[in-house]
Amino acid sequence: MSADGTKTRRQAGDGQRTGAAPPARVRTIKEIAAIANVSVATVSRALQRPEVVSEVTRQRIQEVVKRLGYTPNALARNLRTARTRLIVALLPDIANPFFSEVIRGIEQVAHESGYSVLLGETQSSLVREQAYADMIAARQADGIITMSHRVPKIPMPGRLPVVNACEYVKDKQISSVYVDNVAAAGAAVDYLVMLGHREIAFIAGPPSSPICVDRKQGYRLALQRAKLAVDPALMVSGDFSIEAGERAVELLLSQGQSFSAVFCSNDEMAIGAMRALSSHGLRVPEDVSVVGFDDIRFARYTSPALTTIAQPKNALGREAMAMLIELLADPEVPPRKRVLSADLVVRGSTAPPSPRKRK
Amino acid sequence: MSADGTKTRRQAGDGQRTGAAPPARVRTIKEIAAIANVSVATVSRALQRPEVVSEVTRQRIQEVVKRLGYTPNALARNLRTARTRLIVALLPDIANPFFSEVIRGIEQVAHESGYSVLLGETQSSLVREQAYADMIAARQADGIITMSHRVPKIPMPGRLPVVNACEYVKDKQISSVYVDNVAAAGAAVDYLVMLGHREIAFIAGPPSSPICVDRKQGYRLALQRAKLAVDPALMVSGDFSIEAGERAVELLLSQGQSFSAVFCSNDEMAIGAMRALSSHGLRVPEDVSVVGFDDIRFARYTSPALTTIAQPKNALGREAMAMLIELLADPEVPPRKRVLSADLVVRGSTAPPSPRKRK
DNA sequence: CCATTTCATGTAATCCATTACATTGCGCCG
DNA sequence: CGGCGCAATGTAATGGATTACATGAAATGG
Repeated sequence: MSADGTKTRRQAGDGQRTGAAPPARVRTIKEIAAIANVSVATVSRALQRPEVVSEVTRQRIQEVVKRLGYTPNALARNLRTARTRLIVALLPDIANPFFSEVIRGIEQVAHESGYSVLLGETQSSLVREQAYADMIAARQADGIITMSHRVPKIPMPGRLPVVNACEYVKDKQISSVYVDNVAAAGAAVDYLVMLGHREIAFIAGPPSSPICVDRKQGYRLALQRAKLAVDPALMVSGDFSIEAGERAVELLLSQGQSFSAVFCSNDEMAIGAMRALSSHGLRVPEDVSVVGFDDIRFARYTSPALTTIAQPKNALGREAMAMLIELLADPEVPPRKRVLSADLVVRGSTAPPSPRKRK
Repeated sequence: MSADGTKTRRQAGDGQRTGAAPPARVRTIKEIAAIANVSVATVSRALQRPEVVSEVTRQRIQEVVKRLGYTPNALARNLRTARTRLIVALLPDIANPFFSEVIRGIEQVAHESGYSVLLGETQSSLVREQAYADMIAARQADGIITMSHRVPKIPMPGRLPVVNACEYVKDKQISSVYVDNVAAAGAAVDYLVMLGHREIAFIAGPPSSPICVDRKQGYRLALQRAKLAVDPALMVSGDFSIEAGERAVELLLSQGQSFSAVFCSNDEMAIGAMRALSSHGLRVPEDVSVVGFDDIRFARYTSPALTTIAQPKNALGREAMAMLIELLADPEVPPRKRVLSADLVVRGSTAPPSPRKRK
């Protein structure tokens, strides 16, 4: 048996469908051990910690592994070792380009530490969030980074292996990374005020999300700083979609509200807002200035290019993953809320209000 | 022991960090069995096929399960049953909004059949593709839908549980769903010809991708149908990014090429192209018409709105997942290449060429 | 009333790898 | 030369579920 040649006869791809399935099978460590004439322990060691196996044995085993195309069954290994080196990143909507760069940051750090990232799109649905979160309890993944404002319930004792990114929850036990939304929104509105705007509309995000509440608060505070009235009629809510931005502006216009600037809680709503404005014959920025939030990739390519708040997307992702890795390594590390800063990027969609009142 | 009360004292959340970890542990089926006073087999049955367990026993078990917050260890289960009900969707770039809707289609069908979808972003990197593909060989997932033109090598006998979506490979053994790119690209160019354009530039995608070759071929054939010369100087390659579209147009303009229309292999390059054109003082569509491919969500919101080829994104995803499920259920089903059709959507970025020659 | 199903449940094998502990052989030291 | 330590390997327990098969009790039938 050990006298077999070095040539391998390949059976794969014999497209024949003659009733019986081809005899090729998935290999187990046992078979490798038998063929390499060692015990399963030695095979396992040769693969896991090659340095403890003698040179000659290791080579023999590796040759067999390669020849038979053996891949260890990760389920068995993970069951035994109780770690998967997999983390799940939950995001509400992969269509939202804001998350792309956050994900990229997550993956960079994950990769550096030997973790793989699996993405779960939740569509903000509780059941989907829960389904992915259950993968933790079921031990299919080691941890979760969630980009929503809900922390899924994981039936698990002690500290949950969960980190919140871009959002945050009240729960002090959950570590989060996010930006100072109050300050960032304030900066956007301060800028509009500085340009001379006095009637600034606001398109808010879903009120269930703390960061949206913060952005609204930042807007309010900035108005107060400028001694401007906070007019509830100029505040409309949307769901972060382009269409919501359009609808919001439609609503303001149909109500005959007067405003020379609109601050939107994200870039997509800003794009919708610009669209609605121009379809009503209002020019941006000459008639109405528009400011977004996030600085998604397309923000640079709208016409005019969008003035917006740039979130440190990559850093948010990197930091979130770093925190999660830290937490997985030591469940005792105290939770923390890390706040990054977000800066205003001025592009073409903002200008001083035109002297002649529109309409 | 069985006389314990029904009240549960919750220990979770006692934020104290007094040295020792809290005693709460993860439960196993054994503990549940012991507490419910049955064998592990009965617990397993009560959870898997409740109908074979007597009413009273089932209720007792369920009560214990609930009270202790027991979640079966999926690793153990999957190891035993050799299925995970997880599939991995590989996509080159989650920042590309084209894929979002495809994913959505995949998830819809997956969900209907009890599968969960995990997303793997590959950045078109072979090693990342391979890393995710290895999850199949390692039994961490049941199958893969890949949206690239490469089929990862999976060391596995017989038919690979892989379906190709939006792209296709030569390998006859791999099922694919995609659109007729030759016809779709042809339709776009036919339309430009019909408008009266005679000098139509083309921005190609990466030549390594079969669908890009097809789109270029569709462009060529349409020109030939119209008895127009195929001018290699009007064909530029890009990598699907907005920036690539900009660079392509910059290149054409810097070479002094004359063209009244540009057909781009995807919408993002079309957005870049429009941007570059207008930054050179050329108006779209008055001076140059632009056509994209994909019909991503933002295509409707560029100004002017982008004329493009609409791929049936949701259907591509649904069909791909349906094929994969079929394949997982029966590895003997013959592979097939399913071709859907893609239709031209006319918006504002196209118009007849202006009578006076530009420049 | 005994034999035969049927139902509910238990026992133990199994999935496949990791790893603690045991064993073997060898070189080195006193 | 006996004993010790070390290196290389083997044996077997282990992780947590599923499930084939066995068992016992109750129901059914003749």
